[in-house]
Amino acid sequence: MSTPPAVPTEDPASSRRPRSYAKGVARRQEILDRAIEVFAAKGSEGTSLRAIAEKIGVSHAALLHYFGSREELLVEVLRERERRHDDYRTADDRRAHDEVVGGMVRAAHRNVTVPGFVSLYTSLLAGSLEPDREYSREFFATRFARIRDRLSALIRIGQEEGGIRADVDPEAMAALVIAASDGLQTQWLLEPSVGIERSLALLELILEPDPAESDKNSSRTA
Amino acid sequence: MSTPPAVPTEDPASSRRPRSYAKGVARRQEILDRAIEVFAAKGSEGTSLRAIAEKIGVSHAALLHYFGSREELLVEVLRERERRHDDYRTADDRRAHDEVVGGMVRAAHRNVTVPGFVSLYTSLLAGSLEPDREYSREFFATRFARIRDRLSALIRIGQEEGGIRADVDPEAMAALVIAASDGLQTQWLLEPSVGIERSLALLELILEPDPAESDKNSSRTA
DNA sequence: GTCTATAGGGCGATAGAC
DNA sequence: GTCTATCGCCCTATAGAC
Repeated sequence: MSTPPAVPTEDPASSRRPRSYAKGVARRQEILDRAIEVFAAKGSEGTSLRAIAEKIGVSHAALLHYFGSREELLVEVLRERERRHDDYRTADDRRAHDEVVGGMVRAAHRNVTVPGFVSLYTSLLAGSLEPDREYSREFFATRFARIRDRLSALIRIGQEEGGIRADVDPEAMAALVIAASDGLQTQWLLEPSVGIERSLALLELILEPDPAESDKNSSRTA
Repeated sequence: MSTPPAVPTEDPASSRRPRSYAKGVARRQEILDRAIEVFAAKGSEGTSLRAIAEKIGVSHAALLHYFGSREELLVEVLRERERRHDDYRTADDRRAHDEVVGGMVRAAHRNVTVPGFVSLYTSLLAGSLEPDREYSREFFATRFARIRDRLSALIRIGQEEGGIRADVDPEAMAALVIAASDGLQTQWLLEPSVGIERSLALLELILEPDPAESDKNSSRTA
């Protein structure tokens, strides 16, 4: 799995900086890219700061120069990967019913090809629940809130268009879809015969508008 | 991984052992009880072997005498707690539709009162996905398989009795219910406004038999 | 600004004294 | 059966070389 050359273009304020600032940013990105490769292959445990540094070819102190702590490095790896694959950014509002569960199915499909990331994600999420893990807790809390917001918005659109059952609480359904996706991937890691997609597909039965209740909406796309 | 000289509790061959075996078992149980109290209050991180030992009032080496490793101690804490609350053992087959989701709701209700256990569970589960975690991986794999079996059996009963929609795959639904329960508790820990029960209740919509399709269904499970 | 070298304190695990 | 002592590893912090 190769990675395109690191060309960070996000900080406009750097134009006022002296020089050789870009190099630091590039180096940081380079380390991030290599770290992603490492985690894709292995999980997160057994991957001490020293072990990661060794595989990347730098000292463990160098890693801490760019990332304040091991926790922060791991979070940034997750954040970067998420930036590359945003499954709901391209969601088509016209097909809200399919997109709600479809986005999760696509994400699960991709994750199944790199068990290391599922493991990293699960491990970091669990750790974020403990005290003194402000950085990762903030990341996950924000991430969950963001995805819940997008999903519930998508659900509301579907309800207005009549493609989604109207009496379903969008917030509750959003949380459920995320929970199911996370939980199924964990079960799948322990028992690969668990069909992630098959179980997720059941969630669509919740969304289907009940024909008997279509006194409120009557437009339905087959 | 070396095998400790410690005496396993469930080995029938131990009848040949000299004596003073019962006391060891009693002491082990005593330590387990104290450990459960400790974990109910706090999570699993920050609870090093030394910290647990100090709170219980023994040396950390004593803990390792009764439990081969930290991993094993934590698993036994979970196992013991589960032994005390088995939510599907008492399931009433006559009300299969309600019991499927109901059991999870009851478990979630109880867990919400002791966040430390949810945290311990999540942390240990995440760790079990890593290499060299044979003991906890075996525990979770067995646990998930057992609950899936019970749930799917309950679902089949409900389908035969007509209380549960017939075209739902029992195995896939069982995995989904467990996944949702686990995932929702995690989200709830990060954002208490997430309504676990409200989201779980949506799963019941999947089970509801569709009156319009009742006559379309002709094949039954053998 | 970038990175190396080094040190401190905590961890799980083990060995051997009592 | 339980303890003290100790080992090797870990994360983190920091001083200072380039």
